[in-house]
Amino acid sequence: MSLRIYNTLGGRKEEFVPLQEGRVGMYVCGPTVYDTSHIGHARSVVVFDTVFRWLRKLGYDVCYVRNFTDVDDKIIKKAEETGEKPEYITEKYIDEFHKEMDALNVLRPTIEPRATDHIRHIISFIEKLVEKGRAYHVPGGDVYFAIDSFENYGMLSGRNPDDMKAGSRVAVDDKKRNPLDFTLWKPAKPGEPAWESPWGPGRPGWHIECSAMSHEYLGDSFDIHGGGKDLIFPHHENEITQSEALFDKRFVKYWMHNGFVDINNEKMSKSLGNFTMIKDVLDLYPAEVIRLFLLSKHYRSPIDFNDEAMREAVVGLERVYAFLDRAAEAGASFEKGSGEGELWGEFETAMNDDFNTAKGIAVVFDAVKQGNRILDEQGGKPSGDGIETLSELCAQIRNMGEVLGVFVLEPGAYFADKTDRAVRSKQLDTEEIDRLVKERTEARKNKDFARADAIRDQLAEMNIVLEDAPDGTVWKVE
RNA sequence: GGCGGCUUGGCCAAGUGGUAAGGCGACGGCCUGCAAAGCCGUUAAUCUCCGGUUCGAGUCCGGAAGCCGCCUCCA
Repeated sequence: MSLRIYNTLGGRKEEFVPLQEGRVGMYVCGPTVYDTSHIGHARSVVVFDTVFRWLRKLGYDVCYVRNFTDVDDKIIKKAEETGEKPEYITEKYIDEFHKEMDALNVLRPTIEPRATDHIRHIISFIEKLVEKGRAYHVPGGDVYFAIDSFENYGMLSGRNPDDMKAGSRVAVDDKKRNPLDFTLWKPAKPGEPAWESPWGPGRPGWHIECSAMSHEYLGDSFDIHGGGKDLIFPHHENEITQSEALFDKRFVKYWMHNGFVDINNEKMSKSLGNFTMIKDVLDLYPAEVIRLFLLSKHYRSPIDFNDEAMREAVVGLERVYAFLDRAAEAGASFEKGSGEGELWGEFETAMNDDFNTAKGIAVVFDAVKQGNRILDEQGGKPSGDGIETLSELCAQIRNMGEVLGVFVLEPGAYFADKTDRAVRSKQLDTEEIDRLVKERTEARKNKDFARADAIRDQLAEMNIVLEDAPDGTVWKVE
């Protein structure tokens, strides 16, 4: 079964046929680097990382471009507020973004271009638009794109320019021929970052960088363009307009847009003060929990970030690791399996249906259940056939995990990391805990259960939970 | 005002026209000195409502209600 993708342009699922056989060009809008990234950025990045991983799994040679917008009014404003240079600010947040995305097990794109490294290309793009009569320079002011020169303006967002004027939420600007004309080049005020151009010193508008950079790396036409739903209008609409106006060719074949992350059923907004930053979430939860959460719902739907949903992600991830651990104890190994059994087939079907990760995750749980059943039936000591089946299940889980970017740790390492994290955040005295556990073990040996239970209660007050395994007692932090 | 989306068991969440995946929870069991953890099993859905098309609709069409998003920077 072949891959089908929901295309925002047209509003339905379509079979994926790349422009060039075996190769995929994909461009995703990256962050404007003026502030710390929030969980919504993480969703977009993780979703398209998963798309990237799946396309590669299907055997495509993928050129994945994700930009950094490093010239922008918000950056300039931040520079004025902090007294720091814009370049310092952008470097700082690019660095932070990389650290957080690496932590989330996100693969680096093939190319990560920055707008400021492509000013020459942007200027030449604008010059050609002016030459073609698609853009105009207002003396002493901006260069605007003339949307009336482009017949299909509104094709992506389904908007009619006339209706929008009636809506009157568009800024009035006498210099514009049409209120919806958008800025390609903006003159710099003294002290602002500026580059020389035919229209005087200035900087590019927001939309043009993506048209110019995608053209530089992916050509006149490419396969997939992605971003958050909010970018459909005006950003992506304007990108299409500029690029198609210049090249007279279809700009992008498949447009993909991810839904938003809500916080406790409310939109993230400055006024509500509920911006949830990736670094804060990473302090609270392991990276794989965050990924599993972000992929637990279809990428186009809104997803709600809340304690209960995160708790479920924790429980789910640990269920998988607990099984992998149990299977390994019994002698199974994912290296002995092909990873391509029946369940993998179901997973493929799910992923091929517009990257249905929610369904894909359900397949993982099916594999876990099947494996646990074998272990139970065979008393934890499976036969040769049993081990073979278990190894095959583990290999398939591993395979699915490689696509989702989860279950890639050694189970022991996962649980050890969890304990470390808790010990650090609660500043526990591990020596004291170990001493009490040892004392309790002695008491149990002597059948002094009253004493043993007293110690357990004492530890419970410190949020330490004991688990008596056949080969000794382990403690965990609640 | 314009455009778009959503409404599936207590909760979260898949669902290609043929009579509803998965997870959480709850309950029961295995294990345990008792627990915890883990595992297994059981559980539960007039698929928001009203019409229509169809042999057959959660799935298609029309309408209603509620919720949400975009149209201004925004993943």
